[in-house]
Amino acid sequence: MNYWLIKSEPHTYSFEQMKSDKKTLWDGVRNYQARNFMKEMKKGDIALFYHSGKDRQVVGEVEIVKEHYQDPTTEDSNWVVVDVKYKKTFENPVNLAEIKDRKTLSEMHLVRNSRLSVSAVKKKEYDMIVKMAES
DNA sequence: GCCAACGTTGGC
DNA sequence: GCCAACGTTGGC
Repeated sequence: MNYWLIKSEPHTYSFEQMKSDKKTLWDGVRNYQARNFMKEMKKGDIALFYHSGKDRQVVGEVEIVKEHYQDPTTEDSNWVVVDVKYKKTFENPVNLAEIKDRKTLSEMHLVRNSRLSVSAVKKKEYDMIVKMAES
């Protein structure tokens, strides 16, 4: 099983919205690196849900429930979506400053390339973030 | 609100 | 194929 991080501007699509929708298709990704990560996602994988903009924190988790398929919002076959399902809201969201403070997390795409909207997360990074969210 | 980082476009 | 110009994202 692999771990991922997906990013959303809360004014565009918030985690609260994700929770009330229960399930959604992750559309609108128009970046090849992000797209390639989406193509690697497998059913049952977990993704951290990050709020960019004013929030700047990891607020919870979603699960990949359907692997990539053509993005229905465009005719261009370059772009794909996956289906994600609401999984869990963190008791203590993990903010970007805390992430940057941790040496273990300093190699994360989130830290290295803040503009990448979908990225891979290593198991040790995922475990640490979950631990921070629970403490 | 500013600006750095990154991606894309288009002229040569 | 290079690179300048421009647009967008997102942290601060």
